[in-house]
Amino acid sequence: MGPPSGDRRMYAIVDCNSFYCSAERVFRPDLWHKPVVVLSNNDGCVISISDEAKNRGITMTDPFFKVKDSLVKNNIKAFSSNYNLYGDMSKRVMDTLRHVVGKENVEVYSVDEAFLNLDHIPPHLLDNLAFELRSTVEQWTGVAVSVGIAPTKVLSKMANRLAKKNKKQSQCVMVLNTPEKIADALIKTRVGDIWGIGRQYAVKLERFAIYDAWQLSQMPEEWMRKNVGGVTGVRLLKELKGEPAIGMEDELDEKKMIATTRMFGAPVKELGDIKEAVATYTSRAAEKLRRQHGAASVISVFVVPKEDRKENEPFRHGPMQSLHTILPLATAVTSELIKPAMYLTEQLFKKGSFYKKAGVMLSGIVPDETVQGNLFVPRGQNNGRMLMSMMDNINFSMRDDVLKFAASGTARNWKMRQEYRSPRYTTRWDELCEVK
DNA sequence: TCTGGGGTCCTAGGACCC
DNA sequence: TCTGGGGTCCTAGGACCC
Repeated sequence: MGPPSGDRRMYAIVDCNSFYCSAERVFRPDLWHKPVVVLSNNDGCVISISDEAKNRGITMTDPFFKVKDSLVKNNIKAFSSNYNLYGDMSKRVMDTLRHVVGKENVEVYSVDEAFLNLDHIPPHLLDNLAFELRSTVEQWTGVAVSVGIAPTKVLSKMANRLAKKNKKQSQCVMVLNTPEKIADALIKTRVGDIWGIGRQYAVKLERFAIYDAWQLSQMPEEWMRKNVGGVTGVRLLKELKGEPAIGMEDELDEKKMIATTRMFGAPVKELGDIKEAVATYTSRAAEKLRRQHGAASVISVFVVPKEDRKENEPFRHGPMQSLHTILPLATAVTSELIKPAMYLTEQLFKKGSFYKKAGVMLSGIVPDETVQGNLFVPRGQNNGRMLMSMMDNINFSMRDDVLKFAASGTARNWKMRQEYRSPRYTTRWDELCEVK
């Protein structure tokens, strides 16, 4: 059910340009306008590239070891990812957006993107607002952004993408506020570039000879329901036609599932090492859980064995092996979660195998204060709570795992590589930017 | 040698109940 | 010879997103 006629909707999406690279360069004037890339955890592959690096032929998700030589040759600076820095820069960007349009009109969508509700902005002011958003964020935070504005979220993403594609001409801003502009944008967008159409559906649509967003927008609703993911496809169709079907989300950061997973620095074959890693991930997941005042009633552990690869086969992740336990009582106490996690790890482990990755998932999450009593568990088992919040506070302020459970170990043979990490300028006093 | 991590939503189908 | 129908709940898996 769309809004009644006469009711006008308008959404913006504000998206940081090459966010991780931009964040790295804010405190490094010597790298402004220079080619830069940021690597994933474990320095595995390239996950953010500046325009200058893109122009030298580097692409997203290139494995680092394959492009290392080319980076050196082209004088491209590589950083390991530094999530403390990105989290802090993200907060500054979001706070700026809240200041400009009011905090009730901002929905943080990811670390580097936010949807804005612009229903209340008079149509003739939309262009000005778009430029104001861009320049205010840039002045206050040093991060460049692109702005797309349109009557639906899907169309605003489309506008943003087109603005980014041609930055010189668009000045990183595109407003789709007439049927003509919308039609033009639809024609210029290939199906695979639509927000909500991934690889699988793109292939399928092209087999039906549907190549661009305009063609897709002309399909009947029932066809979409049958072929493009049921109700999801129907919503997408409406959005393409300019009828809002995806509204602003309330900002509750209560996750239904919390996961902590990592690749190992190198394949691991000792049960002890894997248990240390799983214990560490469990502690981390439990911290996230407590931060949202939740308690988990299901814990699952998974491992991914290192696969034998045949020459010339395209890379793929091996199948993951997982087991879960339903806890007798939902908990957020690390030690109560580590115990079943250790047991599950032992069950999964096969002697002689090499593993390259492990992870922990917490689900069945309920609010901590409504944890129901269980007749079969003795009372007074909540004694871990105080200790937990103390550990969280210390760990938060120090930003490194100063306090750990013994199970997490100290050897850390499994720890990931991070050879190129920048200092944590904004969150650690001893790594503040030096001004000469 | 070496290819990230953390989420959400939806659907189909099985188990189970009356 | 004949072998129901409808509802709910749960889980696995597929698709997507950044």
